Amino acid sequence: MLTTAPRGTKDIMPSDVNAWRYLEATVRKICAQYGYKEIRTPVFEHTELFQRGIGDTTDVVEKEMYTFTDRGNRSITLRPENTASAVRAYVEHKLSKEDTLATKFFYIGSMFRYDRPQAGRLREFHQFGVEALGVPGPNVDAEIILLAVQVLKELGLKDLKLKINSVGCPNCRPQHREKLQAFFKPHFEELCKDCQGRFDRNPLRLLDCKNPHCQELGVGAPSLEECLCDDCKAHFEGVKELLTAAGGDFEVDHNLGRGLDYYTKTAFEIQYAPLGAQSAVCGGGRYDGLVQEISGDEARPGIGFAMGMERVLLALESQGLLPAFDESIDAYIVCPKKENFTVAFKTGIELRRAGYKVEYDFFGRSMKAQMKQANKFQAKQVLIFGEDELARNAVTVRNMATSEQQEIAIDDIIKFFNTL
RNA sequence: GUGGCUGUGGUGAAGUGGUUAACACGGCGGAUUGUGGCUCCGUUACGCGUGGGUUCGACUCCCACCAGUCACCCCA
Repeated sequence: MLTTAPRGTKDIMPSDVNAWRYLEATVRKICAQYGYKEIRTPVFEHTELFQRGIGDTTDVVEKEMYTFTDRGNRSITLRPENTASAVRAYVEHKLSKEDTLATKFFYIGSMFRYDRPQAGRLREFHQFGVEALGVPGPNVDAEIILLAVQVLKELGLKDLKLKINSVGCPNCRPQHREKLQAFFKPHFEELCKDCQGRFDRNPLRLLDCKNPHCQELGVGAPSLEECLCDDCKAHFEGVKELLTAAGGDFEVDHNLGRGLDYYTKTAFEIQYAPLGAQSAVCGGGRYDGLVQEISGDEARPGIGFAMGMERVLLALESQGLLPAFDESIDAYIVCPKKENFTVAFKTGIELRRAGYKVEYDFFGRSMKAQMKQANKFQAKQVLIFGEDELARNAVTVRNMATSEQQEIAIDDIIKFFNTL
């Protein structure tokens, strides 16, 4: 075990890092365009924050959190998501008081959930997400959804499915809940085990059970849509209108639910079907009650989403959408005779100080081996510190693409590179 | 957390209850003296996820564990 990373974790090796940086750069660029500022919150928080924020009875809180007691006897939890932290920071730093504009955050970081690992589902995974606090209207909803879509489109992903729904608010959801329970009650015994558990906890979930019999039973069930209050209805219409106007391609799915308690009104999810069971690449929604839940003070509306970076990367990889990354170096130093290494080394360091990417052989291998290395490094130029040239205070510079060689005085090497 | 499948070197993999564990890629070395990419040659697992068991004998059979993976669940 000493030599194995813990279950559900993954090293991001140097060969993977370019893809990550590419994804992060794309995210940062688009967030800048949309006016979202980066926030970095702690990787762990007081357990209570998540219990209150996400909801005590959710799966995430009930069975997936990494919770421990620290040496000061505090109950601490590795964040399973970042919305609660962002909201906590928003409250703690009193941004609602000084920021009359909307507060718009984005974040990139590790999240932790104790789940059974699978491709696209790790115990430590990375999310990019955004949060917009303080805006009640449907315009931010649309903005945020379009931001998510744009990130994925910019990366080149096709065949994405954007699903939206309204999960109602504290005014109308309870009514729907009651109607649902009344509808399913006569058939309670017929429901699958999972659904029997959902019956009390989250009856909305009864509607998207994959068990065929449950689906049959669900036919004709009261939809949340028809129970929405006027405010929620108008809000949802507003979101749809703006999305349509902006050319957003979406599908209304009345059975789309969210597993975290804080969601209200708009809920959405972007799926990439080829990922199989872990096809949800992005999910989010409005959480108008969360700020108050956490602050115990004033209410502030909010909305956000999170995107699973591993999942996006899997999708990009499977579609061959990762760009080619330039790993070439400017110069490789070949030194056939060990006695001359000091000059070669010194020149190499000077070139690096001048800003060039330079490599050389650490092991005193044969010249042929060093040339092979130069090739593997994709060196543009090779500097050969041969005896003959050195006698003239010069080196041979070989252009690896054209195989042309010329002799350059050592003192002029940097000048020479500056002209390339 | 539930069920299924899988686990051979750096990588992709072939393989059988019983001598020295194919092959390919990669790595390293070499093919006349100081020169890469192509070609050719050599070399590269005292080991078959870990630990038990069955057996005269297991990498091949059984069990447990660990890990990966698929589906469920959940979610990003």
